[in-house]
Amino acid sequence: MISLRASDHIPQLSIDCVIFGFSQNQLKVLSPKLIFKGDFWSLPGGFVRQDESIDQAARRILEERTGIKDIYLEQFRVFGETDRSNLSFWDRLTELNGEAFVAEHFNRKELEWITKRFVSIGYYALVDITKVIPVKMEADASVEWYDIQNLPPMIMDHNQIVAAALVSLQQNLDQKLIAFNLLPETFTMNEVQQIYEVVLNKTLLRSNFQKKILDLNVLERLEKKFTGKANKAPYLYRWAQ
Amino acid sequence: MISLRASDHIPQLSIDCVIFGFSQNQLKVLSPKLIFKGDFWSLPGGFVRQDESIDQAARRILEERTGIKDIYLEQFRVFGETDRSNLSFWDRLTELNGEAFVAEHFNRKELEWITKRFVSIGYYALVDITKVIPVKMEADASVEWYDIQNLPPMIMDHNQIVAAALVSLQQNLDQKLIAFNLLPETFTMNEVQQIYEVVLNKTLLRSNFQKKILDLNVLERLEKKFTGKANKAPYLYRWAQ
DNA sequence: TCATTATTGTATAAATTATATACAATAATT
DNA sequence: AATTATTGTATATAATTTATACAATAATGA
Repeated sequence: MISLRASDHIPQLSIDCVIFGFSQNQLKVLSPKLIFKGDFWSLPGGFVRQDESIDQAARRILEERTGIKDIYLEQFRVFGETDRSNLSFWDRLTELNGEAFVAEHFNRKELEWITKRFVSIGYYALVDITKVIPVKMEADASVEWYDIQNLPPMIMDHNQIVAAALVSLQQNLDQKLIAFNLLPETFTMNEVQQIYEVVLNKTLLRSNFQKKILDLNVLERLEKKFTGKANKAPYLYRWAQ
Repeated sequence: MISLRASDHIPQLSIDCVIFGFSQNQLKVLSPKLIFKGDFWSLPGGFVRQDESIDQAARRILEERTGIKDIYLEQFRVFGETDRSNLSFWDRLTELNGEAFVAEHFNRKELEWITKRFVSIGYYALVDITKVIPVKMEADASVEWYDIQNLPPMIMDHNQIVAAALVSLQQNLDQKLIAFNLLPETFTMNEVQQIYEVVLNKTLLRSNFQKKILDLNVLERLEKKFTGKANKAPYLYRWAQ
């Protein structure tokens, strides 16, 4: 029997998290896939307990999924269309896996609770991908990073939620100086620029970018990074607030 | 008996609307006051019916309060702290008006529904204040415009919600070109500048402001406005999209 | 050892945008 | 017809953004 954790939660209200990571010059999104037949990908999500705030709920969900406690988190939009229920998802799941299978694995009352219309609060998180060890939940076959340009088809409106999160990230990137949350403790200027370029989807002039970031006075310059390459080694930097 | 319209709505989810208007060189916010003893001001709000989207719910609430159908609307934040309930408001109301009075005017089941913890979606609206005829609901003693700098103390966290709405408005004003929603069909450049100044809380140079707005190419210049004053008459403009 | 190469850090020039100042045009009023 | 307050626009100055240039560096290999 798989628990959906329905009791003692606010009904018809959910949280969906777009967890952004950065590696190999690509923006990545974490997405679990269910064990059942049918290739069901989704966003990490959950419900709000009566005794926790919505921000706490988002942090709990993120910690469950990534093992990281202090995560950069931003609430970016609520999704509240009338047809936002996962009823059609459950129908498809039942169709592919059999009614007996579903009846065997899920509590009927919880199924009723979870197939109602849900209003979902969208959060996005920025994580240092090297620190994340993706955690599979009870019903997950896998939890993997996908290029944002190459996401699998997800259930409900989850692909649209990712698109909206990206727009919000683009708007906040410069103003809130949050790019550094996607990087390890120390990093090179080139890595920062790569994030800006992949998030904003445009190339930037290296010389001007470096000047702009340094002029912000938010980074501390450390020792040079050994690259082994036949050229000048770049400095390492650290967020200095 | 006063209806709280609880049934057939999503439980523990509410909508609060910050309705902005502009007059006498001041940014105004619409706030109803309850008929009961105790000076209870609040934001116009309501609940989400099972058969309407959250945006539709916000529009319904706005139309109920202002009589206007096509309103500029922006969802800006969700308020979801654990202690967000109006239990203390009801306690105070009962204290001041008597238990018998409350028992007489409110259905016990509805009271139970409405005093739970609520997660509230904050919307702000921009209206042409001259078009609004504020509508009193069943339990309202008044519905009036208050200077945003001089708001009455409101129930729960409603004053904070207004503050958050203003921050969001400030961020969006230039980017989304929404100031014109606060003005009548036709307006002078000076009126636009007054809105910018009062929203951004800083003075702007008239000459540069006029150039900037005209260079956007979003306004149509109409005839001159008769002012009767002993100086050059300003042009009237209209949003030209 | 010392050109060669790719990349980094920074300086400077050019273009664009923002801010400040100036001034003629206008619609009453005296 | 001179005066006044305000409007519309032009121009000068300052600041910022964008483009280009170049020396410094860390290997590589003749």
